[in-house]
This record gives sequence, C-alpha cells and structure tokens, in this order.
Amino acid sequence: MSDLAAALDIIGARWGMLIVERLLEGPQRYGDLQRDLGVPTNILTTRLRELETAGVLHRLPLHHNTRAYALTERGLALREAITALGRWGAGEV
Amino acid sequence: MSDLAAALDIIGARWGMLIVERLLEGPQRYGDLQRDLGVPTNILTTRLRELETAGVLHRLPLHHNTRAYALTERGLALREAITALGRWGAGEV
DNA sequence: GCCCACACTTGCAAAATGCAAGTGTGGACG
DNA sequence: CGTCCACACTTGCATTTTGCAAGTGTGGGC
Repeated sequence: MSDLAAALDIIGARWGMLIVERLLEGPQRYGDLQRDLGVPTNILTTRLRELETAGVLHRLPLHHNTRAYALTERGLALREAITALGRWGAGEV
Repeated sequence: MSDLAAALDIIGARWGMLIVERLLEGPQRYGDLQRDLGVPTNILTTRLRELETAGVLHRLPLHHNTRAYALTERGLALREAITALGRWGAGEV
C-alpha cells in the first residue's frame, strides 16, 4: 500500500479530514463538532474513535460527562496537507 | 461549505486521490490504472467521469477504442496537497 | 472469419452513511 | 429529595455507496 493510501486509510473516510481541520483551531467538544460540521452524531462517534485509535487525536476530560477532543502531534502534522487541500478547493492554486 | 469540504467533494470519494496520484506520474490508460491501483472497474469508470466533469483530468484518444487519462492544470495543482498527505502517511512528518 | 485486448456495463450483495429517536449520567435548581 | 436539563453518546432502520463477478461491444491482427 502506498503512503497516500495509508494516509487515506486513516483520514480518508467521510468527515475525517473535516474533523481534523476543525481541531486544528484548538480542542473542541463533541457538541461543538456536531453543530459546526453538521455531521451525523453516530458517524461522529465512529470517526472520533477511529482517529483516536490511529493516534491522531486524544480525549481530554473536562467535567463529569464532558470531554474535549484535541489533536496529538501526529494530528497536528496534518496541518500542511489540509491547508494545501483547502487552498486547492478555494481555487487559489 | 468550507474550502476543504469543496475540495473533498471533488477528490474526497474513495479512490479519487489515488487516481490523481497515479496520473501525476503522467497520462495513464484505463487498464493501467485498474491493474496498478486494484480499483474495481465500475468504480474506476465512475471516478474518471466525475474527475473529468470536475475539470481535474481529461481524456486523450490514442487509437480506436483506446484512450489515456491525463491531468489538467487544475489536476496538476493537486500535487502539493497529495505529496503532503503522502509524506504524512509515510510517517515522515 | 476468429480471436484477443481494451474499455467499459450490468446485476446483485455487502458495507458505509445518514436520519431520528432513545439512553444514561451528573450537576443545577427548587 | 425530586425534577429538569445539557451533554455525549447508542440504537434501529432506510438510503447510498462500494465492491465483486460476469457480460458487452469494438476494432485490429492473423
């Protein structure tokens, strides 16, 4: 499997990159991601778990049943790739 | 819709980026892409049509019923984003 | 005329996605 | 103490996408 395919295996699924993009702005709570991205709640749970398993993000507990999701170093390393894609999408390339 | 979402709408579907990555190496024929990527043949047809419609690639006829697919300028502009993702996938980031 | 490579198309099963409604937990409020 | 509410999910089911496998059509070579 090529390097690109390996990357897509981790963040290639629908919503994966959008979640990471949002987290690049700082830690977010579940509800924030849900409302801001409009991602279905069950999918969000699935993706967050996948991304956590892949070491892209981790949970940080806030209060009782409230937590935030923040990127790990590996997750933050996606910044370059994601901004490049974003600029392409904006037609500035 | 954010710029990233716009980009993913075009090349975010499964196999989309892998096809573009392959075409960055030069024009390829249908059979080449099929064998090299291992993508199902019906999906390949669908993706190529979508990418052509989106202006990422175009067909160039070779012989009778043989043609090659080549990136347009817009498609070539994806190089930066795709190599960035590839490097991330390789763990070099 | 027969065969083959190439580029698809078609049919159907499996998996992913999405919507909507429900669950559980702990703090706030009275 | 009891009720209410926000938050983070979970569950059930319909829709859509993906994938496999087999078939179609076309033009050139022999």
